[in-house]
Amino acid sequence: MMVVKRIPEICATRLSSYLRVLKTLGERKLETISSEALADRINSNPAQVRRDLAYFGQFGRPGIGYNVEKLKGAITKILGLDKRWPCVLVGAGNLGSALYAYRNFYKEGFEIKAIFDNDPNKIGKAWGCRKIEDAKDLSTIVKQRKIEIGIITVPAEASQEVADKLIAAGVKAILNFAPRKLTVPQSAKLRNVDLSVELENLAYFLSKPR
Amino acid sequence: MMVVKRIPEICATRLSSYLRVLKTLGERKLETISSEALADRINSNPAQVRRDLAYFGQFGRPGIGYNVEKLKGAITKILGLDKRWPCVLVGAGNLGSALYAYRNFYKEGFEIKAIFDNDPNKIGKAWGCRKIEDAKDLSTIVKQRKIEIGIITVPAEASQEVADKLIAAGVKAILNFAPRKLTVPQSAKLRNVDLSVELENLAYFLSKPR
DNA sequence: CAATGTGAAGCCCTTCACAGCG
DNA sequence: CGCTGTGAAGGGCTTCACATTG
Repeated sequence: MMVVKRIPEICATRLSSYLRVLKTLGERKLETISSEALADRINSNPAQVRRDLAYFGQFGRPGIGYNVEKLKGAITKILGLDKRWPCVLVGAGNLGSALYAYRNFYKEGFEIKAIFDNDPNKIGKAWGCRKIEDAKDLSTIVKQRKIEIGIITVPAEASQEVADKLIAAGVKAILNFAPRKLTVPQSAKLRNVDLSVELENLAYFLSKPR
Repeated sequence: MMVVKRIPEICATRLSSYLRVLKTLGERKLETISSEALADRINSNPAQVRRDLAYFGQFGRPGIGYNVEKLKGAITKILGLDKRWPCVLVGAGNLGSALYAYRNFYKEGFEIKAIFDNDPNKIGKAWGCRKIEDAKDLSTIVKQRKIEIGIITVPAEASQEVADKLIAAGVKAILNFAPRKLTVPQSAKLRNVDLSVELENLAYFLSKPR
């Protein structure tokens, strides 16, 4: 029987960082990289790097290190970045606009295939070549365009309702920027980016007696 | 001799969430709240809540729970939110603009006292009643306005240089949105918000064999 | 009797340390 | 001899469980 070791949640986050390092490395013609060199670049340590990679297979060679190209390919596959992901943005405010304009998302395979709002003044307006659509059509359109990832940038009050609609429409993963704890089914993945909490954390640090 | 228990880093993050719950509670006239009720609101558990609060003192009463107003005040103080924090925004792009417009920051005590960019086309332009200033004046202005918190929304390539300038100007805490691991002195606090990593995490979840 | 505060246990992630491979 | 992969140790956060309090 195959024993599956539980993989820490954080591990995927670090894989993203490793991948980014490997990508910026491409310019210099390094053939291989050691766990130590990789660790240095992201303020981690070699044991952590080796452990993280070992969860997914044996990518290195003792005495040599990791082949950069091979490792890049492996992590890309592990993270599911060898395909493009259709996303939907709900909430056409300032933050939504900034995210929509963020070119890196597109480069990394995330494509915003629909933008929704419920404000009549916004519906119909175009952002680049994409029109803001009416939130009441969310379900139909999300299904039609086979969208799998939802990004919520609406005010806190509306966020749970939006999440419910996204889930009902078949979205399985949500990135929530609204400052409220959302409830989603076990089967779905939810990540929160809470800007106030981030700033408050800095304030806490600065206030701590030291 | 006083024994100081080490307080988990994450704890402050949860305190922020507790505080937010308590604030939204104000409307109903609840006098007290139990650790269980508080936990339910943020998808945590009562033991965690009690432990978190106990790090900082005894705020509850056995058999009764926590007095809402008293607890609100206590957490506000612990997090250092009983004063206003002068902040600086470096990078007047889309994301910077969205953050600047985010009214909640101001409400919670974070005031953006300066906006910098190095693009001649942006310098001098006004966002609301504040002008974008030349990044080369950063040091002088940050010191003058006694700014303690820096928010970095420049492209990755420029981010480390900006961080260095902020630190040199006396900033002690940085919120970094650039997709690069920054290096700052031990004495300073750095938090990263990495939007690509967040999305990649969702992709990883969706790709996992299950 | 309800609910806190807290030792102690449990659990999970990180780090050590080394066998083994190239 | 350098460096990976990994069993085992370590460490820190979470959860249990209960004495204690109002």
